Amino acid sequence: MEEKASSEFSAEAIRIFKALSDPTRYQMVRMLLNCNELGCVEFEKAFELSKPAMSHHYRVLENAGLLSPRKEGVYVYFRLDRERLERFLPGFDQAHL
Amino acid sequence: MEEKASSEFSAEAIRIFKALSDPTRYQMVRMLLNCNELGCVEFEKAFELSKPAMSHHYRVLENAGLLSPRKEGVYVYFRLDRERLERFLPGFDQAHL
DNA sequence: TAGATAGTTCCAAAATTTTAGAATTATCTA
DNA sequence: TAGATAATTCTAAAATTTTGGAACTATCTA
Repeated sequence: MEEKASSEFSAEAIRIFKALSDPTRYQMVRMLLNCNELGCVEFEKAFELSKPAMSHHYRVLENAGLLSPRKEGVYVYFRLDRERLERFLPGFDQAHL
Repeated sequence: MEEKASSEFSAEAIRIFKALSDPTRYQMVRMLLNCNELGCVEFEKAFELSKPAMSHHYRVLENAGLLSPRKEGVYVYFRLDRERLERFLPGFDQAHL
């Protein structure tokens, strides 16, 4: 098992908390728990935000290491890093909501 | 077991994530994991922030339901709601950091 | 190749959060 | 009761985050 410096872990945890402290991003992650992957088109349909705003949220979640993008032609799809989510927030996927 | 509406649970979770997304507050909670309770005096010693700033952080953590205050004369001490922490962030107390 | 569409980047405005000085409240003690 | 100290509240400034229009890049297709 990889070890990691304490403060480094904290910084990662804080970045994850910050990522999930926004209602839009929180909901995005929740949506991804129910399926394998989701595309920008679906996210943009779910939230009434501009493309640049959505793009910003993708990046925050990516920087937190929670989402990874897959390009398919002109479309982008996102997948949840469930292992990482489970490592930092065990049980988050089961939370009744 | 008390049931709670989905969106209500989300709102609570988001408030907790927001509370822990600030380095000072994150560290405050971490400190409280190691002891029964801590006073403002100790917190003010640990962080180089003004009293009003610290007071603000106490309130955010209280509003998230993570801290509860105990007054003893002119001093205030805070205690962690470990049960609540465990409910929303299971394993947070064991995270190696 | 030209046109259309998906998504990002750049930029600045709006909104929110963090911070601290000043004033206030509450409690202890001499 | 007067003075001292702990903490909160009020207020406004500083910093950060969220948002969207405009311009740009990349890819598909007619």
